[in-house]
Parts: sequence; structure tokens; C-alpha cells
Amino acid sequence: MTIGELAKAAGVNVQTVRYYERMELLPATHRWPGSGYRDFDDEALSRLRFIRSAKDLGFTLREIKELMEMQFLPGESCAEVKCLLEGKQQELDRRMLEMRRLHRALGKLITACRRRSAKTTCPALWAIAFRAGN
Amino acid sequence: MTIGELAKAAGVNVQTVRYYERMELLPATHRWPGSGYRDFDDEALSRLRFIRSAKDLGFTLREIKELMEMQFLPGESCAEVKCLLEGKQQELDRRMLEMRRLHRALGKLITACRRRSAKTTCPALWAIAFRAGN
DNA sequence: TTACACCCTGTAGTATGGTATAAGGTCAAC
DNA sequence: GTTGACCTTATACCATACTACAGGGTGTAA
Repeated sequence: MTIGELAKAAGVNVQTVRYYERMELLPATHRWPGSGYRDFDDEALSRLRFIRSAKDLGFTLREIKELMEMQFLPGESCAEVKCLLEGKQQELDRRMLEMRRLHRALGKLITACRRRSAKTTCPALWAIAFRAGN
Repeated sequence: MTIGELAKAAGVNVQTVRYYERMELLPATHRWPGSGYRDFDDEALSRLRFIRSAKDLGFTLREIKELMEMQFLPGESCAEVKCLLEGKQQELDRRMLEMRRLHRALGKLITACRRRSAKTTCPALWAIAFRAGN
């Protein structure tokens, strides 16, 4: 698979693939002799898709790299892997909690906007919401 | 109020205040003649606190600027504000949904790690979890 | 008057996650 | 054998949201 085919299959930019390789999120591939063209296999596509999924889920490239490095540790390190996974899960818990807090705060503001009579202005609601709420 | 006093009161860096002024999130202030020192009033502090709150709510500086511009429009612009808020809320919904999905995926991996016999390796579990799940 | 904390501007650097461009090489079809 | 799509590297640039630093001026207190 050429870089262009890979990029198209994964729905990313060709430059992005090269960028990920440089950042060591994708391993350096086999190259065709003569041309020096990269030659990707299906595993590269899986990895690239994994990166996109994880990125969509809010992981940074650094975190994704960590996650992928775990994938290649021997079985003995499973406890360690589990520990890291649990850490990630707890981090997600924290982030979701924070997001729920923001969601509620926004909800208050929206309710205030909805209840607003023709005469009142938003600034007041904002001020109240931001001073009292939160 | 000097810039240092303002920054301290709002819990931000002095440079950040100047940055916000440059980005037009804070209006250019009155300056002392001679020294050219900025002189802030309580409204500047309110604005700065508003910026911090909104930022904590996940708004970008660009969005915050928009919000603050709305703040000074007549009451009619409330619908617009509400729209922006609802958009943010929906974005949070989407992000939380995705996070829950990853949380479940991580949960599967952790369970697998827990059940793992001495012979099995983690990499396989990873592969299965990420190819099958989501 | 000297020390020291504070202020000023302007510019440059940081991290993240890319995207764009230049200058060139390769390959397959017509 | 030439066109055109694709590949290569290296480097520069983009946005976001700061942060640091250089080189200078100000204000107050001992």
C-alpha cells in the first residue's frame, strides 16, 4: 500500500501519515528499493485507524503513543498494562465529571435565556449565572 | 488598579492580561500620563473573571470574545447567545458519549487483563478489544 | 541615591497537531 | 518519451493560548 492509498483508506492527509511516522506513532516502514517509496501493510492501517479513534476520544498523540506501546509489551507486564488502563479510565471519569459540571452550568444559562422576558437583557443573566452559579 | 494588582486579583499572569488586551478581549485602558502605566477599574476585573469562567466552561477565546460582544448588544440578541450555549452543550454531549464508549472499551481490556491466564499475552487482548469493540 | 519591585514595548519561544511549499525523483499510461 | 499523478525530503508556516526575555523606564522607601 502506498502512503496515498493508506491515507485515503484511513481518511487522513498524506502529510499527517508522515507526521505520525516522525512522531513515532507509526513505525518506519519497509521501502521499495530504487524509489524509496514507503510500503504499508494492513497493520499500519489498523494503527492509523486506532490513532484516529483514540484522537476522536480526546487522547493526545503522546497518550496514544503510550497506549500503543503497551500493546507490544510481553504478557508478564499485564499487571502494569492493567494499571495504566485503569489510570486512563479514572482520567476519563474525572474528565466526564468535569464535563457534566460544565453541562449543568450551561444548562442554567440556557434556562435563564429561555425564561427571559422581553425587557430583561442577557448581560444581567450572564452576570448572575457566572457569579452565583458555577 | 495596576496591571499587577488586576492580574493578582483575577489569579492570572500579568502577561496574560496584556495578551487579552492585544486580542481585544479587554479594552485598551486609560494610562497614567508620564509613566504610561495602565490603570484598570472594577469592570476590567469583572471582564477578566468572566473570561476565566467562560474558559473553564470550555469556550475558546474567540468564542468568549463573541459572547462579550453579545453582552453589550440589546436584549434581542439573547436568542443568539442561547444558540451558542446550546451548541456548546451539544458538543459536550458528543464528547461525553465518545468518552463513555472508550470507557467501556478500556473496561473490556481491564477485564480481559484480570481474567488472563499466565500464558496469554496482552497484545492479543488489545488487538481483539480494539478491532471488535467500537 | 541607590536598591528593588514594578511597569513598558517588542519579539521570540513553548506545546500541540497538523498543513503547505519547494525542489526534486518515480512510475504507468498513452 | 512525455505527461501527469504520485512519491521523497526538508523546511516553513498555521492557529491557540499563552510565557519568557531583552532592554528600557518608573516609583517608593531606606
